[in-house]
Amino acid sequence: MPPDDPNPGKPAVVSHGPMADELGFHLRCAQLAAFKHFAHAVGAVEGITPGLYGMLQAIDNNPGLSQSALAVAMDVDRSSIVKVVDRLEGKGLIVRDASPTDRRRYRLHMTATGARALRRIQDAVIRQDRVFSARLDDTERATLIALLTRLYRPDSETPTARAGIGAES
Amino acid sequence: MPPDDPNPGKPAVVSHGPMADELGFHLRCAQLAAFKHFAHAVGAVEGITPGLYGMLQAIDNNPGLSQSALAVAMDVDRSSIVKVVDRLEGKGLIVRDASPTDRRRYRLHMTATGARALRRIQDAVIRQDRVFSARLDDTERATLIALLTRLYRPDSETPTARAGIGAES
DNA sequence: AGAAAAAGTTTGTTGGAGCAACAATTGGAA
DNA sequence: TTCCAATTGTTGCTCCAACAAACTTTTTCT
Repeated sequence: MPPDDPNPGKPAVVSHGPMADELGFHLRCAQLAAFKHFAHAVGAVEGITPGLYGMLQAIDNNPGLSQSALAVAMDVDRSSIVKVVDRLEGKGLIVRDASPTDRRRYRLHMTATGARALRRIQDAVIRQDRVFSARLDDTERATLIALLTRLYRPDSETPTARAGIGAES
Repeated sequence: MPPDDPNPGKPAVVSHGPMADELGFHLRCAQLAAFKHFAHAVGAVEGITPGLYGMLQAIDNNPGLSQSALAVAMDVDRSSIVKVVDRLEGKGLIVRDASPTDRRRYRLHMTATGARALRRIQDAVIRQDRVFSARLDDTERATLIALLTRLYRPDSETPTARAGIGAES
């Protein structure tokens, strides 16, 4: 116990003051908790991160995607994609398929084992997601998703479809 | 335009498939957007990150905090705190005050300029936070904060007070 | 044909976050 | 008291993610 603690009975913990009214603060805390939960429940088993999982989903739902398009979709630099694709390809989850019409381009595809792994991981993620949000009933959960979506997606056309990255190319 | 694109008219963008129903995904997207918004609106001006801002608030709201307590509160390693405190002290925002009763410990305090800077930054953050959540009315905003809070804080005693880090020391 | 742009890659840098080890100091147990 | 364990701050190291710049090859535009 700290000798300088003026109130030994109180929690002696950081009060976050005016940040309690800032949405960004709670967003940060919740996302941090979600990340930890993910890492513990899925990452420890499958050796994957939310980012990698998102990339796998992007490739699976958009076969033949180019690395640049994936970079735009994931909102990271092209050069950052290389290592990721290397890793996923090294694990045998995806393949770099040479485009027959554009010899610069690779078409990213899932392998059979990759598709199987993704299905397995996805089940784990969905299960983990439900555990993480267990304190919310279905209505609250849907409300939360809707509100979050309106935060980061200016146009809320289809509630459950594409995301807010435009790579019409 | 990619020669392999089967539908040149459509957005040709990543559909995120089943992730649309995962709360963690939307949490991640929203937090990423909030971080970027923060960096653009506040970080570019004050040269600060949400994490640094949180530390400043923690020190300001808990004067005399030790570095270890700050580390626990911020949920990072003690060694990571050193560089941060170095930076904040180098900027003249805080000071390492030697504890008179425990010669190992430093008591972190805001300087006058630090307190002034924090007030200025806080105003910018609050303004930025309102802009970021402009698509939500007050009720929706409060609902969102309440739902987020229940995600990462198991015990929801006071709705607007301390946060979920326990450092009873 | 020649310039401009795009796709993928390499290299280097930055920054954050963690772990292990350390000196100084404090607290408790024998 | 003496000695051992725990705590505090610190340094050094590693790892990893992300960006920027430069470069090669290829395609597209003029």
